[in-house]
Amino acid sequence: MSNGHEIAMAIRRAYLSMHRQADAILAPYGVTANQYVILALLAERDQVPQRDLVERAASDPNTIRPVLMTLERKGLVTRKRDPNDGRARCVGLSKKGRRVFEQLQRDSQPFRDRLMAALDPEDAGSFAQYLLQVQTAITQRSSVTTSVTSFSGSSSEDKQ
Amino acid sequence: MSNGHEIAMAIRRAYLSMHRQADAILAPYGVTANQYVILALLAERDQVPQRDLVERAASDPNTIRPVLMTLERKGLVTRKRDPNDGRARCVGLSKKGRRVFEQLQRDSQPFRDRLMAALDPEDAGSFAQYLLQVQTAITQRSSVTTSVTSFSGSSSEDKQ
DNA sequence: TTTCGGTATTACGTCTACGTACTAAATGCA
DNA sequence: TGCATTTAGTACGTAGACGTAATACCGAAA
Repeated sequence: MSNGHEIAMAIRRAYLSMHRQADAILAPYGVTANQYVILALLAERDQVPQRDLVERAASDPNTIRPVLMTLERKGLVTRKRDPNDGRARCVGLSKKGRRVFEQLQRDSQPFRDRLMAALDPEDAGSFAQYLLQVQTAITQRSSVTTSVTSFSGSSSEDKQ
Repeated sequence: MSNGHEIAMAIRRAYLSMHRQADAILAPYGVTANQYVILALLAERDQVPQRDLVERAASDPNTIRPVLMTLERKGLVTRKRDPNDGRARCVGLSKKGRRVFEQLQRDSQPFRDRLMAALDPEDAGSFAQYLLQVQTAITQRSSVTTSVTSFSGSSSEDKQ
């Protein structure tokens, strides 16, 4: 009984629960889960444009920017201008940023261990693969533009 | 190479992509993905307290409330007081709400079909099962309360 | 080189997501 | 019965997520 709706709801519940828990674990350090994600991406590869982080996080420029600005204000991240491209930023981890991230990573390891404990080790790979396939399949551009009526209005008809 | 971090990131990317796409598909109807989720839960079982929706969505009372108020303003949802419990609300779908949900459900079916097409049908069940196990494992209450120093401040040390 | 489409970022507004704190009602139990 | 504890919902504040639109800049074609 796993139709599309059930799968979607399961992804949603898993993500929300995970995100909430991660936020709680990181809160004592004054860092949010989203900020941690950005730090992790930068620790993996930095001196990149914001666009690169947007892609790697499957996120959005408008979401990434304020997070980066917060991290910059905390002194964890640098956002230099790219000398080779006047439009772009060159985002990097500061020394402090790297040090902080490494501690966060250490201290949050039990969290990831708990996550992994929920999975059969030999299935973790295909589980991740499925998640990627879902992401890819869903991200397809649908060009169907049927005209519909919006329900946004607070019409008074049909009270019950 | 699927460690805890990779799994977490994969869940995150899948969810964000899915949510964004769902929002785009529902936007012409003036309904958000979150609102759709609530409508779907109510279509499945309504005349329930808000708490019930919070649990079924693995969400939070503070998140559910404004969504319900928006849906109520649109005339899709009713929030009567529970006569048997002065604290509780009794949330239900209005006739219009049910009708609207049924149309949204129909028109968004291609979206869920695309999602399912990414999965081997015989693995969909275990995929959903894994998502649930992740959610359950992660939701455990951790009682470790180590004292840590917050990095929140914008200290000027360690500039790079 | 000039123009023009594509690109990186930013500005702004709306809708979550959720912690903390508070109220009031319900409930357990002495 | 009387009060402490739990529970449903709410108020408020911060941080995200993302659409739309604007700006500056890049690169390629004419």
